[in-house]
Amino acid sequence: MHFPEAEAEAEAAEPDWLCPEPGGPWSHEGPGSSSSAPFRTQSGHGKRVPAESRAQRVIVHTDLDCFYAQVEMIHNPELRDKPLGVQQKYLVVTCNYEARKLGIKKLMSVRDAKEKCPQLVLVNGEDLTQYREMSYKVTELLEEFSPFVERLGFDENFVDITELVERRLAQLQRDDCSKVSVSGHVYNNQTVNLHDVIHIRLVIGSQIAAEMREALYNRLGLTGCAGVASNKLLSKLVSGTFKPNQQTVLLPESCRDLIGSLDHIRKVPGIGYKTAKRLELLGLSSVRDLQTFSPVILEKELGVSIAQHIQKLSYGEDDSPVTPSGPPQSLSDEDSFKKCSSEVEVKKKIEELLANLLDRISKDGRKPHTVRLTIRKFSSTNKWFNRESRQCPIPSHIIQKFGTGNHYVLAPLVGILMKLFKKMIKVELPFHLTLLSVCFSNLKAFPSLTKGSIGFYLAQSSSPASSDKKMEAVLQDQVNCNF
DNA sequence: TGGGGTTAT
DNA sequence: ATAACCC
Repeated sequence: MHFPEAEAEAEAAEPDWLCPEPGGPWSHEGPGSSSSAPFRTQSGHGKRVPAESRAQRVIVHTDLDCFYAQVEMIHNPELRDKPLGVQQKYLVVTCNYEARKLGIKKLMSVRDAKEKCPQLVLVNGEDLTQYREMSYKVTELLEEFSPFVERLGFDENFVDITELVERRLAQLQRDDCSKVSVSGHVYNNQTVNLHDVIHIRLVIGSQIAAEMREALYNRLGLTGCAGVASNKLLSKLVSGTFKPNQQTVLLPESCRDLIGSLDHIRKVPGIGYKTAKRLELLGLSSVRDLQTFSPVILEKELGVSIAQHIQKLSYGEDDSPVTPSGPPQSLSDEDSFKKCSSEVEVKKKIEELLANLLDRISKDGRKPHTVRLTIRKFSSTNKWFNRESRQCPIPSHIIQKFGTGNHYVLAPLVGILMKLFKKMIKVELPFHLTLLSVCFSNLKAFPSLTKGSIGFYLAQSSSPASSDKKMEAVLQDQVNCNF
């Protein structure tokens, strides 16, 4: 069977022939979703690009080496040559390569790690502030290469460099393609054909990836891997093939081998724990199993949308655009613990979480319009699934006080959160929590009052201090919250 | 099994 | 609000 990548996509009657643009399947920008992220609302409509340049995208996936450990080592160079683990509660969530040589794995318990390696140095990584800051520096650096940068967690990014590649290709002119050479590994050691335009594009992509890694090292002191391929799925898979601090490019002829090298469907990004289990019940375990399984039965079992999606993934097909992440959609702060079982304890924890969040949101510059409280109840079985949450709009009179100093908003928000808490927990009955989390979402830029801006007219229509209108808004918020 | 994030339903 | 996914 013929492997359906470039040609099949070129004929697809999908709206993918709009440039990678907000509004794709991963961005989910509802009309009322009101994200104020400049990236997402910037340009109104996708511009049409010629079918040829759209058919073959060039995507880079970057993946920093043991990110938290690297950040810690930058902060304290003494740790460089020692085995280092980053600890959250009783887990070693990541570790440097010195530690890996000695058998330490990610997400190993502190007990096992110490047992395996008594000299292991541990630093506490429960406060993510420094990691988050470095993470955004990385994303911003990559945005200098292309505006299409999508974050995946704190340490990975996808970059769509199709247009950059096209520009360099045009500069190169048709005469001398023989001067270009690949940077880093070629997956499968496949031979590059310099007369193949698709190869040339990916080779230029590999050079850009090398420049990205150079810049990350020179300017931020960070090392990491990169993968270059024609879509996000493949770039991510190929970036992991040579592991610390190396890069790999995938040429289309080796696509089957790459996807076939996965030893289980669970290794396909996008097939998670749950669907892997359901697929196993259908007798599917290898990627090949999924490729050849009846689409009709799969659709009945998982629903049309998931079935079609994961079956495409099994062929290495992924037409999802690189959606610029922009600023975060939500800010949250959480803490887990052995036991929290009284209302006063809960209130204290909430105050702590909130104080941190308020600091963060004031630096962010935007204002949250909704707040959520999440809890995890103790349960011996099913430890990581039993989370519940309640959310409500933040009353507008509180939103307005957001720039003005945290203590004006802290007390009323604690009040709101305690009410949300009481919706989930009968405080007169015994309870046992193991996690609390507070999340701000629905983040909106506060209107700037430059004449002619949206914010100016927004302010014009709402500021004639009609306190009636404000009261209406407040009352509506409270109705929404079921106070 | 942490402390975050995202999108789909 | 939950459920799935990602790190």
